[in-house]
Amino acid sequence: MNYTIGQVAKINHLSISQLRYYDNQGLFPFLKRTEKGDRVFDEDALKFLEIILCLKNTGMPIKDIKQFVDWTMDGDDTTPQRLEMMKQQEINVLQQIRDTEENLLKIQQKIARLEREMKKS
Amino acid sequence: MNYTIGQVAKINHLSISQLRYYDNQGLFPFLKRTEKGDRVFDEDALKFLEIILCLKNTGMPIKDIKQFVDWTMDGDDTTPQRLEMMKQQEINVLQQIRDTEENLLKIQQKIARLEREMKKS
DNA sequence: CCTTGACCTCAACTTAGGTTTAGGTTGTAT
DNA sequence: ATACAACCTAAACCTAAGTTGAGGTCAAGG
Repeated sequence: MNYTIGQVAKINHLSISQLRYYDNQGLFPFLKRTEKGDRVFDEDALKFLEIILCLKNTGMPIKDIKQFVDWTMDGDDTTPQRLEMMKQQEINVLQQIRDTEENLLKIQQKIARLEREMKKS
Repeated sequence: MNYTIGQVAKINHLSISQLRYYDNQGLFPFLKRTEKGDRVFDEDALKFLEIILCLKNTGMPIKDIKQFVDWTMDGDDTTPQRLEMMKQQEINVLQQIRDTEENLLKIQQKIARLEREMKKS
């Protein structure tokens, strides 16, 4: 199954310009075009997009994602680099989760304090 | 105990210019100054800073943090608004954690795939 | 035929969140 | 006395990540 940029945007809750921007940044080197010039996303492209969004949504800058994409295009020689990168990202994400949980606790304590404050009046 | 901007920066792993920037954005309306003009953070200021950083680090934009700060300065009348805001932020943060955990899983699957790839060679 | 909708490019613009620079004051150590 | 460190302001500058606008192509429907 093939998808237009508009369909991909809807599926992934992105804007069309965001997708074009990513393409211009070199994140979709695999993308095909119709004769007319329209971008065509196939199933593989959607799968690849998923991992790219995953990296982006865990805070990886586009530059670094591009490095990952470039390595992927370079083939199996770069598997060690990509593995290393993903392991580092795993560590980052685990830390993110711990930090966020700590902040959640503080917010919940603030809520408790504000609720006591409300009852006093 | 009182602290200079440099000490506060070190304690919270921020840059001095970041703290001055936040002050200029109106996040520290309570801040005192020496006669010379230097900012002075007391224990209360540090506590307040902690909740501000907590909101910032869970993705709240500075504009919204400023709203929270303004309400705090307006006194007890605004407790309901602040409570509402913190409850919404709690919801956001819970969702963030869930999303991040989902992304973590995808990254771990990618790691597993890359490791299988490595062994093949 | 002609208009509407979905796509295209390229360049300019925007926004958030800072950082940097230039020029200045003050307090302490040599 | 002078030099150094730590603070100050205001304004200019910077970067990342997009968005917007002008101008254009194509296919389908009325």
